[in-house]
This record gives sequence, C-alpha cells and structure tokens, in this order.
Amino acid sequence: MTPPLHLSLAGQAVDVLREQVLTGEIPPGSRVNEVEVAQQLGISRGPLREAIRHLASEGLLTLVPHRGAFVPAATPDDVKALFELRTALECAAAELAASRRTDVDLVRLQDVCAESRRNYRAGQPFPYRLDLAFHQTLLDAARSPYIAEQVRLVQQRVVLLRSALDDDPPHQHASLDDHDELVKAIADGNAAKASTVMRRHLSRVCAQMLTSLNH
Amino acid sequence: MTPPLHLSLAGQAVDVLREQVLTGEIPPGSRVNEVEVAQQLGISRGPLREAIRHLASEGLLTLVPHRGAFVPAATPDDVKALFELRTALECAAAELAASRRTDVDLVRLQDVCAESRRNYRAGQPFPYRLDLAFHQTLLDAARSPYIAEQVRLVQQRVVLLRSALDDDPPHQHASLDDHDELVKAIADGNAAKASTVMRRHLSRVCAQMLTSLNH
DNA sequence: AACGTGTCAACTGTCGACAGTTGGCAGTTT
DNA sequence: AAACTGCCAACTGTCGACAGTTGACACGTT
Repeated sequence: MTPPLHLSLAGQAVDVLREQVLTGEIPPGSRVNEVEVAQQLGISRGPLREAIRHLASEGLLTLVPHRGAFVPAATPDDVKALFELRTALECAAAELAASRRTDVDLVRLQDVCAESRRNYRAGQPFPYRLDLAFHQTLLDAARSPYIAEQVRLVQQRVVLLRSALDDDPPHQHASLDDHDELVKAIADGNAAKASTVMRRHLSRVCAQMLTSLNH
Repeated sequence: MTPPLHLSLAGQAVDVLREQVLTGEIPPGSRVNEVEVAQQLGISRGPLREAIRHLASEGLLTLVPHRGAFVPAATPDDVKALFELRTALECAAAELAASRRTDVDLVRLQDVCAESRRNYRAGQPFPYRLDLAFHQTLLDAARSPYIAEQVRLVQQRVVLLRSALDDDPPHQHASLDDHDELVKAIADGNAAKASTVMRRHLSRVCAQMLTSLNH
C-alpha cells in the first residue's frame, strides 16, 4: 500500500534491514547500495535513507560520507569496549531488579531459567533466544525504561558481533549457572551480589566472544 | 555552497537544530515545522528530515507519526529514569578512570577542579560549562569509547531538562566537594570509592533537578 | 615496468512536487 | 446551547530527477 497503513515505509524498511543485518544476510564489511536495496524493497530512496540513518544511530551500520553505509566489522577492542558499556548497564539493571522486583517478576525469571535448563538437558544447544529472554525479563523487573532501551541497543550490537557463539558446552553450562545465581540474588533482594554475579557473567561471555573471534 | 564542502547539509542542520533545542530557542512542547525550518535554514526538506530523525534518535526530539517532531517536556519520572541511566554509566566510568588514569589525566582533572573553585570563590556562579568539562575529562580518563558516547547523549538530555539550574549556592558548593573527592579517589586508584562518590554526586544533582522542576 | 595523470561510471547528497493523512472549523441537527 | 457531521487547510510521507563527489580504470610518461 502506498499510504502508511500501519507503519511508514521507512519504519518497515528499518525492520527488514535490521533483520537482514542481524542475521548476516548482509554480511559484515559489505556496502548497502541505496538504489539497489530501494528497488529490492519496492520503495523510494527517501524512506530507505531514513531507515539506513536510523540503523546507523543504533550502531548496526556505519556511515561514510559520499561512500554509503557499511555493516561494521568487529575488532577485539570494539568487543571489549562494548562489553564495558553492557556491563555498566546490566549490572545497574541487576541491582535495580534486586530491589524492585515483584513476586511476578521472580516467577518469570525462574520460568525462563527452568526452560533453559530443560532445553540444555535435552541435548539441545542453548539457544540465544532464551538468553535474550532472560536478560529481557531481568530488565523488565528493573523498571528503568532508559536503561532497558540502551541495553536493547547494546545487545543488538552484540548479536551483530557474534559470528558463531553458543557452541561451547562448558560456556553454556556456566551461563546457566550464572543465571540461576542471579535469580537467587534477586530473590534475596541482594543488589550487591546481583551486580557482582552479572559482572562475572558478562566477563565470561565477553571472553568467550573474544576467543571465538580469534578462531 | 550547494556541494557538501566540509559537512553535509544534514550534518549542519543537526548542529544548528541541536543548539536551538538545547538553548531553549525552540521551547519544550513546541512543534518543529519542516517547511518553515527548512526555509529558515535555506535547505530542502530532505536533509532537514534526516537531521530531525537524528536528533530524535538522540532523545532531543520525539516523533509523532503524521504530526511531526516535538521537543519533549520532562516529567519527574523521566528525570528519575534518566538519572538511573546516567548513574549506571558514570559510576562505571568513574571506576574505569580510577584504574586506568594516567598522571596526565589526573593533572587535567585537578586543573578543572581548581578552575571551578577559583570561579566559585570569585563569586561567579558555577557555570555548567565547567561541570561538563569535569565529567568530560573524567570520561577521557576512563578510556571506554562506547560508555563515553552514551554519557554524552545522556548529558545532552539532562541539559534539555534543566530549565534553570546552577542557582543554588549550597548545591554548587556540594558539587565542588564531590568533584574533589572524586579526583582523590581516582588519584588513589580506589575504584569502589570513586563509584560511591559519583553515585552520591549524581543523586544530589538529580534531587536538585527534581525540586527545581516543582518550583 | 613503475608511476603519475586524466577521464569516466557509479553512487550519494539534494531538491522540488505530488499524494495521503490529521486536526480544526463551520454548518447543521437535536 | 451542546453535540454531531462534513469539509478544508496545513503538514507529513513519498517519489523521481538533477548535481556533485569518489574511487577506479585506462592511458601516457619517465
């Protein structure tokens, strides 16, 4: 439809492009041709440009003047700096969750952990989806909208970086334990411990990502 | 010049608009008319639209479909949530600064503090510029580019919120003391204390902002 | 053969115009 | 007089086209 029925063309383009970038359909390092992608999406360059700029503001694309938009390739230093940001945000979220969580929040967290364990015990690889769900649930319990929004953006960039994670069983097991310990600290309202555990958890994930980056 | 000589028209528009929003030249709650502002800046609607979207992604404007861009008006809850984010980021920055700072960083921090005190003792009101300079210097010492970038964005939003701050002498005095204490902790490499002091400092600033919001 | 130079295609940056939607105003009805 | 309905101006969303810049290729020079 030409008129914006539910979402503007730019908004739709953002969703499609974001998906293509995050799934690696548009591989890191590649350029985004405006006219080509615009025709491919059946829209004009205007809305597509807005979509590109939006994704750039989220860190999913980097803009080079007169050259266009590129999918950023990650360096180890990038990963470290990004995880410093993520740690700052999620540790704060863990503290807030520990002091603000309701009983409903707690049940939700425990549910996600239980499902993750079932999945893991069934021999299935720990899907990244469940890890995201856990962190998202924790974020809801923290009830700090601005922190939540920033964490969402950072996690997106982390997804962009991970080429092939989730394939190291010991790491998965440790992550599950971390999650359980986090829930326990949050259940006890122990903000300090929640923060400490979260920091250790993210430190482990970061290390894992760095090693998998160096093959 | 029609061709992008140094910066694209959209980039220039971003700078001009940001200034106008932050200084209150475009008051909170008001709408941004695309054709009007475009003519006023001597550019077309295309680049201006990009500039508007960019500022919206920074939180300096809020977009309403088919209605346009508005300068957001702050509610107390907004201020609280925003300071939760700022606290998370700047406490982490303080910790990192304490463990990574060089001697040059330390001198710079002390210089800013000294200038602030001179300014204060001379009867001048503590200019927000010096407060920003202090936090910026601390951020440089932390050497965490992603955290620095996010803090910059958050501080912008804080500037947008403050209608008339910096006019309470006791608050200014306390802030100066906070800064000095922060520098001391950073000088000692005491990350935990740096974080604690930063948290107290921001808590005070937030409270001050909330009271000045309620007149 | 290596290097510097001129030319060119491809792409981005920008513009003006059209189409669709929104909120408000006038007119009418109860 | 209050509420509802239909119309209208203003503005945003979108499009196609033009202008300027960039990187690369081919050519000529040393």
